[in-house]
Amino acid sequence: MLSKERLIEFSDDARKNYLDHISIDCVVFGFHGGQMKVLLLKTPDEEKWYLPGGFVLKQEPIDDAATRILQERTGLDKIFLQQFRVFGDPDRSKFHNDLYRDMLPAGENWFSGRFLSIGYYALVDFFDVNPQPDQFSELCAWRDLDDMPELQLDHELIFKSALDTLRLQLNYQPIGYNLMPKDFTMPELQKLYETILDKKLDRRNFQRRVLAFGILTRADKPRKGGAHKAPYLYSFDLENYTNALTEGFKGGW
Amino acid sequence: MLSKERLIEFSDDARKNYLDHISIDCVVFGFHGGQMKVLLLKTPDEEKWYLPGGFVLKQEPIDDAATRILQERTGLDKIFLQQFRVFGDPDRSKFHNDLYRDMLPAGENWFSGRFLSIGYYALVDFFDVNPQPDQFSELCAWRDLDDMPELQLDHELIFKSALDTLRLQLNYQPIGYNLMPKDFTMPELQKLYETILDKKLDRRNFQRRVLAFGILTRADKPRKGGAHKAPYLYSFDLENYTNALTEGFKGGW
DNA sequence: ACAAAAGTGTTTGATATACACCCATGT
DNA sequence: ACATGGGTGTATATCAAACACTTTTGT
Repeated sequence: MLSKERLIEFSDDARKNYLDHISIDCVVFGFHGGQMKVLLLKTPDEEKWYLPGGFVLKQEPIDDAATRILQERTGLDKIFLQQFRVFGDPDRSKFHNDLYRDMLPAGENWFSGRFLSIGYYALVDFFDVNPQPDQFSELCAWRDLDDMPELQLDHELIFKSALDTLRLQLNYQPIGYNLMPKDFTMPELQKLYETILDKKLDRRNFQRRVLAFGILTRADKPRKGGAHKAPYLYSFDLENYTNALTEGFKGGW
Repeated sequence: MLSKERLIEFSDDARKNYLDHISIDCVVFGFHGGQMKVLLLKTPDEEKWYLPGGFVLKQEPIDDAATRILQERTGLDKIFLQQFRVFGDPDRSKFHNDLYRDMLPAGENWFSGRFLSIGYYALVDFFDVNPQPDQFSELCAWRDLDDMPELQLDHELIFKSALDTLRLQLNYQPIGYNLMPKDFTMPELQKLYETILDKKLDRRNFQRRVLAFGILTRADKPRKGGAHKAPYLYSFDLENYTNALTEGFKGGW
């Protein structure tokens, strides 16, 4: 929650620069330590969590806006982003409206009234991200998919909707390039799929199938140093990968 | 194109009732005579075609807005509608802006500036539709999918995007209930699939597959009167159909 | 030497594809 | 009787699922 002064300041600024009544909310997925993670923000003091989001500059394409917003939160400049749905329930802005109603007359408060939010989901490499809080938050941090706090506004819905979309995507698109480090082992990749799907997969069948996509190249040398048999390293064949992205493939897990 | 008077009138009205800078565009698919059809509007005089669309009332959920808009164009009150993408290129509104720039100062013209458009696609029963032009058009009519006129604005893109989405949907959802009449024959249903996919399918395999979905019931009596062997009539088992809609199924054509 | 992780292969069942024959009806 | 559209069945290839054994490596 902003102070009255900050709210006035922000409102003036926003009115000049942003499209009214439009916001963007992003569900940023990362993967680390065998866990799927989501990037969240927390308000100062209170334990109120929400999704990274922002607004659209008056002359900015919406995809650019989403990219810019996530740049600010993560430091990344190449982000795999996918628009997945608009959230346009008139009640969804109730939170902001209640919050600031007594502080500033609606005419002066840029947050007053109704906001439509465009939902994006992003897949990013956990290690490349340098989480930065925004002006409304004190903390920007990864949270495990299976240890999510309650989210403000309709962000719970937006998050679930993003996850559903991601699971669906998995059926007809390659996914992983944006989530995995450059080199990775087959069990690591499998873990990613298992986490997204929340389901165990057969090691051998997984390998056969994912190799059949033709989007992986195996390195000559296996990874050293593990406590057991050295696994092979793989990396994505970017040409085939992007090809598969546009072409799509059947499938179904 | 509106006259200056109509534009002023509309602008005043719109400012009162609609969300600013947001529009909805709908791609309405119908099926008749073995042809996939799209519902289009034509401006008076000029041969300018565009998609049915409209705006969102200030307190209206966006899905309701899309439903209302299509009610006005088709007379239908139960419509299968699916939001599929937001079109938010800042240049997409250039058309309107150029059109009315000299007629009215931007401050008075509600169409001035940038519009985001939420794309919906709809599947409707051809025979139930009673096409009604809107206030900007003189004609509302079905056009064959393979005989589409050039569309205004970015409606070409919106249309293509809707068609792509529909083709994708076909892979994991039942489609047809909203497009076919209550009773239909297997060859008729096959024609629908072939039209959507723009691809010939094997008669026998199609039948086996679509029956395996378990969403069809065969009537006892075949249709009479045809010039050849009487085909069986089928209808959708609504319970299983809606079930499959939410559950989804694998597939791939 | 053994436990734990990772590599690889085979068998079986299901599903997709391709294809051919029979039946009903109007002319 | 025949042309046309429509119903049905079967053989084959392809793919998914289930499952077991061997290799490597650190302790």
